Amino acid sequence: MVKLKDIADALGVSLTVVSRVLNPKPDKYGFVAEATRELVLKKAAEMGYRRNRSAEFLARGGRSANIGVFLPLTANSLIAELIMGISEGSNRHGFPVNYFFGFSEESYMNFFRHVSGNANSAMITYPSLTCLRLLHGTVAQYIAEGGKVAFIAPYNFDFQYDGALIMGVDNVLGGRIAAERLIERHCRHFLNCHPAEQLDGLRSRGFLQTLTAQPVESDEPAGILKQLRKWRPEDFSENAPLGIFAHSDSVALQLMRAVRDTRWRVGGNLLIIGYDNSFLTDQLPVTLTTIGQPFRQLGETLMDRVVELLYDRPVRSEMLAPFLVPRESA
Amino acid sequence: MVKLKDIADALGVSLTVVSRVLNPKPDKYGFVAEATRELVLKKAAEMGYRRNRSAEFLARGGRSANIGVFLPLTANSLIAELIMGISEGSNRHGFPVNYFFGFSEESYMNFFRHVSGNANSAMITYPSLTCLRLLHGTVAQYIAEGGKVAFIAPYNFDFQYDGALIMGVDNVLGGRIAAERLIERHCRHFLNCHPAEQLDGLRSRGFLQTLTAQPVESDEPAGILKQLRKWRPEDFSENAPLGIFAHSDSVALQLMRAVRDTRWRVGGNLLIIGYDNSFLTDQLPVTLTTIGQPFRQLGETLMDRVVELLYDRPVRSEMLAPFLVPRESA
DNA sequence: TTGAAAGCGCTACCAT
DNA sequence: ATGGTAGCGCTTTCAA
Repeated sequence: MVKLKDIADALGVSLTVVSRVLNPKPDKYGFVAEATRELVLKKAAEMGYRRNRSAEFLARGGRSANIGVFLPLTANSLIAELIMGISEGSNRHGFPVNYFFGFSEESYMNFFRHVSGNANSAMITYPSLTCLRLLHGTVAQYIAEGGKVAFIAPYNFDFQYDGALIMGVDNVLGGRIAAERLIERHCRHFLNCHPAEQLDGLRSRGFLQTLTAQPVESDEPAGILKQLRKWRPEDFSENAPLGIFAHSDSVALQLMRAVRDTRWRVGGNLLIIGYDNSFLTDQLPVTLTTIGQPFRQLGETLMDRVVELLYDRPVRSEMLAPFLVPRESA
Repeated sequence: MVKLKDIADALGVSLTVVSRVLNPKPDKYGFVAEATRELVLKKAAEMGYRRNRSAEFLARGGRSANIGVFLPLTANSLIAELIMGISEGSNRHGFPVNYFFGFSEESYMNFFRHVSGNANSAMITYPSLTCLRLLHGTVAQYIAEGGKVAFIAPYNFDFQYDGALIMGVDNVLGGRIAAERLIERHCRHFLNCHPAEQLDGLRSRGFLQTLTAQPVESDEPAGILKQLRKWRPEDFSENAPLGIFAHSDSVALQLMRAVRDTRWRVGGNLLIIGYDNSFLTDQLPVTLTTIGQPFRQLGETLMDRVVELLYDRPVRSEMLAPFLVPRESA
C-alpha cells in the first residue's frame, strides 16, 4: 500500500508537504505552492494512494476512524437499503462503520456510550421520537462537547441542536402523493389509516391538506376496519371507489387481509395505498401501490455530509422526496 | 479512554507486560507471571479498558483493523438479519466493518481489491456460486497468501481452500422439514418448485429424499404453473391436498398470485411452503408457512470465528439448522 | 519474567 | 512555502 512517504520520496519533497496537500483538514500552516500541490495530487492519483484512516485518526488524537450508526432493529427492506447507501458512502470515503440496532433507550444509550468514548467521533442515528425525547439531554450534551451527529428524522424534528444534521424523507409530500393518486383514481370517500400511537402526523397532514374538500376520516387500523364493516361495498365501484391511505405496507396488508372473503375488491371498489415499498409487495395476490422512500440515496448523502461534519465543514440539512410506486391496489 | 499505559501506571508495572496480558496474539516473549497476569486482568476490567483496534493493527503492520463483508445486493430481511448479527459480533469484539454489496464478478473483484490491500485483513463473503466459480483463482491465491476468508455458502461447497471457514444453513434439512410438514398435513401429491436455474439442488435433495415413496414432480415456476392448470382442484381437498414446496417466499407468492380466482384454495386443497420467512409474510391474506433461516445467529457466530481466524487460531466450519414457521398456507 | 525502545502511517507543531 | 520531529496507542524485538 502506497503511503505519504512513498509519494514524498518519489517527488523529492518532504512528507509534511504531501500530508498538507492530501490531509482533509490541513494544519494551520497548510500553505503549499500551487505547483507543488498539483504535482502531489497527480502523483497520488498515479500511485493509487489510499488514505489510512486509522493512522489519520490515531494521529489526530481520536481513538479510531469509525463512524457509529444507530438504526431501528427492524429487518425490512428500508433499513437494508439505508445500510447499503451508508456502506456505499463509507467505502467511498474509506471509513469503516459500526452499526448498532435497537428500539429502546437502553440500546440507544449503549450505542452512545460506545461511540462517544472516541474523540473525533461521528454518528448517524435514527431514533424513535420517544427515544429521542427521553435522551434529549444526553444528545444535546454530546453535541455541545463537539460530537457530530446526523439524525435521520421521519418526524417533525423540533429539537434545537446547534450544527446537527437532520435528513429524512418528506412525509408531508408522501401523504400528498397518496391523496393525489386516489383522486386521480376517482375516489370520493377517503380513509386515513395512521398507526395506533400517532406520534407525529406528517403523513396525515399531507394527505388531509390535499383533501380539504372531500369527506375523509382518520383513525387507527382497528377503527378503519370497523368503518369498513359499517359501509356497504355495493355503494362503491370502480368508478367511485373508497380510497384508503395506510401509513405503512404492513397496515395495508392487514387491511387487505381483513377484507378477504368480503365484497370489497382491492383495486376495484376499494383502493389501498401503502408506504415503504417493502420487499415482495410487488408480488402480492393484488400487488400493492405504495409510497417509496429513497433510503439508499438517503444513506449515501448522509454519509457524505457526516464526513464533512467530521472535518468541521458546514453542511446543509435536507429532506428527500418520496415517490409513487403505482401497482394494482390503487 | 483508558489505555495500556494507564493500567501499567496504576499497577506500577511496565506497559509491555500489560500489553502481553491483554494482547489477543502475544509476542513470542509473552511470558507473564500468573500473579501479574491476574493483577492486570483485574485492573483492566476495573478500569473498563477497551482495546483500540486501530492502534493494534497499525502496530502489527496492517493497514487497519477493518473486516470486509461482501453480501448480495438484495434488500430483504435475510440480508438485514445477517447484517444485524455481524454487527452485533463486530461491536462485541470492537472491530469496525466495511460492507460491500453486489452480484457481479466486478463487484466481487472490487471488494477483493479494497479489502485485500490490507495486510492482516479478513473478510466474510456471500458470493453466488457462479461468481465464486469465476473468481476461484483470485480467492485461492488470497487465501494462500495468508488472507482470512469466511464463506457463507448456501450451496454445496466443493472448493478446497485450506483453512477457509465455511458456514451456512443446512438446506438439505430445510427441504426435509418442508416435506415432513406437507406429509403431516395429509398431502398425497407433491410439487417441488425450484428456481429457473437450479445451480445447486440441496433443498430439492432434502425434499425428494423424504418423499421417495410419494409421487412428486420437480420443475421451475413456469412448469409448476402449467401443472396446476392441468390438474383439477376438485380432485384435491383439505383431507388430501396438493403440496408445493417453493424454494423461496418470492416464488411462493408468485404461485399464490397465479391461483387467485381459481378453485385452488391456498391452505385448503393447495398447501404452499415458502423459504426465508421474509418480512410481511406473516401478514399476507393467507399467511405463508415458510422455512426460516437463523441468519442473525449465523452472522454473530461467523464474526466470532473470523476474529479467531484473524489471530490464526483454529476454527470449525458449521451448518446451522433451519426451522419451520407454521402458518396458514401449509 | 520484566522493561526499554523502535516503529506502524499520519498529523500538527515548531523552525527555517 | 517547506522541512524536521514528537507523538497518537499499540506490538514486538532486544536487552536485562
